Amino acid sequence: MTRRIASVLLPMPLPEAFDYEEPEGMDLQVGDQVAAPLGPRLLRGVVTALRDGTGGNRPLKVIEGKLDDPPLPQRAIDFIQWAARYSVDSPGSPLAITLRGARAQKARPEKLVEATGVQPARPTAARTKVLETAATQRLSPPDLARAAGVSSGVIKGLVDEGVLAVRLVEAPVAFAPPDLSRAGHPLNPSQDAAAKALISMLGEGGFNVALLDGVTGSGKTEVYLEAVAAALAADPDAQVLILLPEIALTQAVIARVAARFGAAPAEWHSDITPPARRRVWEAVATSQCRIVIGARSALFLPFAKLALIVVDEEHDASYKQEEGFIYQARDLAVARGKIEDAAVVLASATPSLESLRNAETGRYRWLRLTSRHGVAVLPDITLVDMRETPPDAGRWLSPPLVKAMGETWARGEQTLLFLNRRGYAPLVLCKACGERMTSPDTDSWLVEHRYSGRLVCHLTGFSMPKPLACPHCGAKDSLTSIGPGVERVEEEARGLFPDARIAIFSSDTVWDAREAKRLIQAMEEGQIDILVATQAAAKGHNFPGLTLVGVVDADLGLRGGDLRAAERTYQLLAQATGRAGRKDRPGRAMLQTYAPEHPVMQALKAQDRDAFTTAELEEREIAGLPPYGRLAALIVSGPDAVQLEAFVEKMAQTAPNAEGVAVYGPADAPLGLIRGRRRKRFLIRADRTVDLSAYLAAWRARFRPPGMIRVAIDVDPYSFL
DNA sequence: AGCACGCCGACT
DNA sequence: GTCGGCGTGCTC
Repeated sequence: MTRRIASVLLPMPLPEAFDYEEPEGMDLQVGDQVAAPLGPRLLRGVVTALRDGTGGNRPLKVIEGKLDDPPLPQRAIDFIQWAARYSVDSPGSPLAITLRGARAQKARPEKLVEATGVQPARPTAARTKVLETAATQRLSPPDLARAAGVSSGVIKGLVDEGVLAVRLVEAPVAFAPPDLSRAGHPLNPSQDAAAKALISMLGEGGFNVALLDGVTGSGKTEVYLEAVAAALAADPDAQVLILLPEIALTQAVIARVAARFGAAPAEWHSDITPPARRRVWEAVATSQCRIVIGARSALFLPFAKLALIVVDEEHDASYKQEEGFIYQARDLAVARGKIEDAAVVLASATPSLESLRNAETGRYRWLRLTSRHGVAVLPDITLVDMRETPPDAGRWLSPPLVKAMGETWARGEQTLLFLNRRGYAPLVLCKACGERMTSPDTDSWLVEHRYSGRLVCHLTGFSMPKPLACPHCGAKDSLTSIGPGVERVEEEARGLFPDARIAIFSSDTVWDAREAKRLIQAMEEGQIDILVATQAAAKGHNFPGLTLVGVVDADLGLRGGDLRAAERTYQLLAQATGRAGRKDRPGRAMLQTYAPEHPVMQALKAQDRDAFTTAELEEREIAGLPPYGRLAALIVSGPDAVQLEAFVEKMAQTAPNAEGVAVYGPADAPLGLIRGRRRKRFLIRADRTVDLSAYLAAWRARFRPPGMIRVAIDVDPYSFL
């Protein structure tokens, strides 16, 4: 009698799938979820391969049981393995992300009341009302009592008499199907052409990528929703995934999808409840859900038949997952599209240079939306040279910007002051001894927050009350706030315009979706004159009365000098200035800068994205940087500086020599100390043709980090911290 | 990731 | 003399 060996992938950072013996008669299939013993524990795992044979030299453990959960589709397994190899991580890490939904607690069965047909012995008015209500709807006992306007005692009496019965009913898994007969939003000619191109791409079938490249306000969402409609109409089982960079945007897009298709889509992000998570997971795996809107982790859902992936705001840095399993969701979306044989649409007003390059070379179809929707025109952009017209000492708003704010307010229009810096001041120092307040175990500055009266480390979350005396030299009242944050700019604006209605929008003041919605609504309805905001408000919203955007420190992102500094600054500022004048009134944007000659500022002023892109791509090409070359970072950390230094030197010596690969470092990581751990960094640059993941895997195989030393591999790093 | 095994400080 | 601290290493 032949026995079979099952390879079971476990949701843990193990190097590979483990082999188990299949019990007799279990009849496993690839993708099945099983309970497998590992050491003393029993774990959920997924069968990735089956073959005939027995353990051989050492006997295999036997699979404990097959779980009564939907199996993972082969393509989901392929994707997990591809992603792990690409990110140079264990396949168990992406599997853990995939299985989060399967492991979540199911919704408890609901108690519903139904009539049994037995007539009540004494039909009182209350009892008749209950029976009438129960005949039309199936409700829980308390809901039925409420709906019929009777006390719970009436229901109980009828149940005891056998007139009503309470049944336990499983909550439904299926999502309401989209209504594909509905007409879409009317499109302008530019939108219509792009929508037709997407629909034709979908018509060809198979893997294709399009870059939907449209200025802010050009109506990209309506265009890709037509592609969603076409994909769903083409095949009754087809599923669509819409990825969004953050939860704040999901509610708005969910509402638009619900309006377009007459049914709410499934929602997926880190904040949904376990039963909702479980329901989406199961519905996606069993073809009971056709549209999913989610954050980056939705990419790991077990779609039964994925036909289209939309990545909205594809340039957004929050698509990069920086902790645990490190990945770039935009890139993985393209990979998943390839594995699923599905279409991919990347949408942005300010596409990433990677995507623009792929569009230029023809790997992606390039669909440009040039005109703004309706009558809105792009804002007039001016650069305020802070060297020529500086603010007063201790102030951050220059005279030209203040003047413009006054004019805007006088006209009853709105101003958005944009500063991508939370809190009151980014640095607190002692004017007696020069001591800078830093976070314990981390050498980053503590940021002063006046709302909470605390000093906060934005890296670790550490916070403390602002001390009255310098902790270093003991001088009293010597701690000075250096530089501006949104709170300080708000304070300055209040001083300048005491009668204006001023509000602040940052992740510290607006920390849940409801508060964000309230503030956005107040802004939309014109109840705010001046809104001071971090990047939380830079994207996605439409404020009809907003005609002036002031960028307090346009140079902010350019400092620190990492690879994508110019690109990110351009994207952020283009999004921020794009907020102005979206309705019928012309808007203007003013950028305060000490470097008006910088190519980023010049391109913004001229509203010439192509000029910026061309210049930036040229520089990247000369340096062999992405998108022309590939980058990876190795972050090595440990508590002991001497031991770390020695190990990092050893690592440098074991780096394999390979054609087209250069290893730089080890260098101190820019934040050399985080949570008491010293950090060193290698940067690896490779030609496009090099299999960088394979190179990194080969290198990693050559060393073993001793003791508390950890090595993190970041392929295609975004943060250079 | 757990969980057990294994060597050095404050307790009955 | 032990109980337990968490550093280290294994799990098919």
